[in-house]
Amino acid sequence: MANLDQQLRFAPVSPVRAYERVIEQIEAAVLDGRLRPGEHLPSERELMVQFDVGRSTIREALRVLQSNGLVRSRAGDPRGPQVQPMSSGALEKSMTMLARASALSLAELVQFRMLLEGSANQLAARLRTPEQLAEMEAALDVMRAALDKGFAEFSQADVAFHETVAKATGNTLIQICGAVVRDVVVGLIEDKIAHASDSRALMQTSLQHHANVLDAVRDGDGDRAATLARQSLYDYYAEYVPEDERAALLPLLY
Amino acid sequence: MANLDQQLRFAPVSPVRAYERVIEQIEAAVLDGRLRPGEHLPSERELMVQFDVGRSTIREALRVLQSNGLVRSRAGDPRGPQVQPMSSGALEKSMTMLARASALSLAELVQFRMLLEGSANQLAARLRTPEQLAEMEAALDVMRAALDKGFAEFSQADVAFHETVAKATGNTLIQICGAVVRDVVVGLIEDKIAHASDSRALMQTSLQHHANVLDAVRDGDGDRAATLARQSLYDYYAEYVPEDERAALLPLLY
DNA sequence: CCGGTCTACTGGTCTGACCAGTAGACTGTG
DNA sequence: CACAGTCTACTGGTCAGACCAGTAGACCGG
Repeated sequence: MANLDQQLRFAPVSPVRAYERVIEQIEAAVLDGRLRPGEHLPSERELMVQFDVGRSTIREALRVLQSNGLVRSRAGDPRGPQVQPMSSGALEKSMTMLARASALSLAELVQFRMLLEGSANQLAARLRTPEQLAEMEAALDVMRAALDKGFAEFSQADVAFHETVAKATGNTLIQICGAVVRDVVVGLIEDKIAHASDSRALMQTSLQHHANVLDAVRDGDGDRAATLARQSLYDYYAEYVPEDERAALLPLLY
Repeated sequence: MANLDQQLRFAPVSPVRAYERVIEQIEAAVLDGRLRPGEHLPSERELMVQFDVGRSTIREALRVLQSNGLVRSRAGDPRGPQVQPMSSGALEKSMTMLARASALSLAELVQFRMLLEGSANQLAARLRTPEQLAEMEAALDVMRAALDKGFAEFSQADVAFHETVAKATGNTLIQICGAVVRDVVVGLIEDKIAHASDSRALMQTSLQHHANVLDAVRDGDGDRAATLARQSLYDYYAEYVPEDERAALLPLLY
């Protein structure tokens, strides 16, 4: 009996549905590069012959693949469903869902963003090319110009600046994850800041912080850039994080 | 004309499919808490009456919701599709897809992992509970014991150790992203290390590095833990990263 | 060269059918 | 009374066939 409990445990068995095996095959073909973005799958009626299943099975598989961003169907297109370029849309959607269902706290999101942006600036400070530095300067100028155009414009310019930094790291994952968590956080907070009475003062402060970070990046001082970036995020978002969760953010500051 | 170019741009219009509106409604009900995890939706045949659409439409909607982890259908269950507890499964899946599909170089993956694990250890050093520290000690013991059981066992114990650290940060995103990128990197490298002539020496070194990191965590020294963790990853993986890309990893070390 | 029309497809949706699986009520038995 | 088996009324998974609206590309007339 001890034998059974320790070694011979069985896992619950679940039937493999037909549409799942269709998904598997198409997914594999896309991931292996046998199907490249832009290319087209055969039409549903053709697929149902190849897979030897009914059309509804094919359609259910395509719906799932579509919801995962791998494929897109356009009614009437004689070329069939199109393989989509890799995108972080699905990632962003599921993260937003988790955040909305409060399975992800704002504290976690901000903490993760501090971590990412901090390291991104650290890398950017050391790896940036002169052209990339110029782009960052330009992005900061746009932010400065947006000061008088309202919060929405400013926030957009803010995001653009961070994206420029992320790009300068040369790391795709940093860019993608950064963009996703940035969008989610901004989406959660935006309203509150926009309606703050002193939103202009907040923008002013934020602008100064970004300028300081950029200075560090210009000097190639990675550690300073990272620290300033994290501090800047903390100052910007801390008040929206419940007090008892704020402690978790501090270890990233000093 | 300038007017048209700057202001009056129209966005492409896309028809809203019936199944999409079904998804919207159910999704909203789940996110608003009107449908709680564990509860059941009406049967497909009942839903098709309520939404006034055909069953195939209902099914396509349910397939998407199921693929997003919101709902699960079991054939034959008279209670209908069940609302699932919130899970990060979908996030993890889309993340893995991106990591696998987007032609990421090993350098990028290792860099991202250095970044994540570094910060994870930094946070863990400051936020860990005594129980979590004990878990890490235990995980290290398992690694030590696995030294003689071959590389596969050791690698598994290695991963388990990192997972313990990630858990101690208390941050879901760190855990998920860490797990994903860890799996991808390990999957890419495993073979090469396993067949290395001096694989035992590598394991020995790795074990020592982990012990050092754990010392720093035990001392609550976040910066040291982070630095050691990053250095350890670098030493472990650098030789598999093409030389000309290795430079991108250095800014994270000092 | 270009706006229309035509055509042969496409995907989106509905209907109706069959099967295998499941829960819960029912049954007969000890 | 407890309980293994059976029954029943559903469920979801799958298929076949139909219809409509939408699209690309060929074709046509100016």
